[in-house]
Amino acid sequence: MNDDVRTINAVETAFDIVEYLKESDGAGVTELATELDLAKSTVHSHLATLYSNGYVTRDGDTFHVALRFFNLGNYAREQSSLYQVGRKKVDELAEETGEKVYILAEEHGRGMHLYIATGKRSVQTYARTGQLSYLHQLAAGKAILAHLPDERIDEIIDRYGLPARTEATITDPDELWTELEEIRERGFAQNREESIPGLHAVGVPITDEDGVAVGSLSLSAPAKRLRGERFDEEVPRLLLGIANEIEINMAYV
Amino acid sequence: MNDDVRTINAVETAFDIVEYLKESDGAGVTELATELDLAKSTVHSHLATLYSNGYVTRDGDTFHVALRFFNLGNYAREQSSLYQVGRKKVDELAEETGEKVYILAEEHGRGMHLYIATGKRSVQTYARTGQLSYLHQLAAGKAILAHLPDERIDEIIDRYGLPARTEATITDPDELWTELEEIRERGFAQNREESIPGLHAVGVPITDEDGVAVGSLSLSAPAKRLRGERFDEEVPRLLLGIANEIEINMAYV
DNA sequence: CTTAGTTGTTTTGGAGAGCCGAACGGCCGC
DNA sequence: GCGGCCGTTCGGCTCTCCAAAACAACTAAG
Repeated sequence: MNDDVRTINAVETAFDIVEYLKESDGAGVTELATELDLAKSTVHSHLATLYSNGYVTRDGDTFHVALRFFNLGNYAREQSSLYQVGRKKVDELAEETGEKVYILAEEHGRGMHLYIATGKRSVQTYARTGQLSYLHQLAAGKAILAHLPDERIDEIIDRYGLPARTEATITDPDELWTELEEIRERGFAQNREESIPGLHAVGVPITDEDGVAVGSLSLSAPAKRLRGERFDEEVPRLLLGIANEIEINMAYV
Repeated sequence: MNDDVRTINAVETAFDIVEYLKESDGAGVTELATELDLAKSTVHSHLATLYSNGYVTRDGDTFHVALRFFNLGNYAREQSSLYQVGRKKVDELAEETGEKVYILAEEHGRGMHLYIATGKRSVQTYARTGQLSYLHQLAAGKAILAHLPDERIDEIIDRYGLPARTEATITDPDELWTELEEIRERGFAQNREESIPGLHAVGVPITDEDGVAVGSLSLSAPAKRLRGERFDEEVPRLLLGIANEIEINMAYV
């Protein structure tokens, strides 16, 4: 599929509207028209279409993303073998370590938090199920990036750039490449306050039969609890073992 | 918003494609074109649009619903105050009774399983989070129907009909109306194997300040365990109490 | 190696539809 | 009652989405 095939404008507009409704927690016709630079009547027909098909709801003059999307979204998650297989393992791991453990799936060059298990000691982070993140900002994301073909890595950097989230976030492509090299060599990725101040994390890739990453497994904890040998050896070894189990199980789904 | 306003064809086609991909667990261009009665080139451009925006993925020649929808869908769920407030209560109730307890939300005349908590003794039903069901087939659904304005009930029956799921499903409008009258009087609904053979359920409405249902709370169990006084009084009283707590909490969100 | 039958992809042109702009009607608050 | 919001409606120009057919790539059969 070529990149410059003709796409359908009306469909993109419709999704732009839905995404804007999500970002703004609901909006009206006029706001949408000015923000998305469309005629009010255009927005109106789009909303009428989305409404009559059940994809948006309205509350007075503001429109919202409808639960109908949850129907589609939950289906997509349950279809994924990564979720089917990984969920149980992640629960066990969170129970065992007491920390926050999660699965990230790669899709279109970004990372989606497929499932999050919180252990007894885990801190309140703002990671949420269903969240879409940039890969370079996360241990789990870097673990994925390192196990993608080189040309895809370039593509992803080109497409999304390397936006910062904390002062420690890697924003330089060359720096990222050397980091990815290291990750390939030792087999796991680390995150040192690159996405949340005070938080460390370890991420390991989950790959298909060709060694290409389809997702990753990750554990995060306060920097003071995840350091030294536990950070560099213990937790990585634990995660690598589980990731391997997941890979094996996925092959037989 | 009038029913005969102009809707945008291309947008409806795009969603038809996505819904078909869901129903069929993935499909190719030709299959979509024949099933949806469209030209192959039309399907192709739609898929190209959806793909380049990240709403479908492809695996060889078959296209699938992408996780991107999970991002939107999970957002929609977490926005809902019914979910925010009800989740904890439902967990507690499932723990306490050992049975399966769930929250149903009403949207566009159908019921969406917002959250399901399974107790220790609960049976494996095929109810899943995110599932879209007909209201008349469920205790939770009938509880909602009974607490909607009469004209909306007529609308819903007109729009979706009363499809059967078991031999006990109510398929006659008059019968449904008398049942709804009873539910209004006693305040709760019962399901006697109307959706799954061998399964009983109790459902109570969750209403807004005007007494109109926005969702419902429900408990299901094997018919042999949910009968007699427990079915007719104990469980209904328990659910009504919790539903009331949820309503009060929702008013302050 | 050829052939027949799959796929998905690309290309055309024209009809039809989406988009815009402007006018409308309802609602609230100054 | 009047201005300034809101969403809704309508007519029409223009752009674009749709359809049909030819194309390319791949598989299976002989």
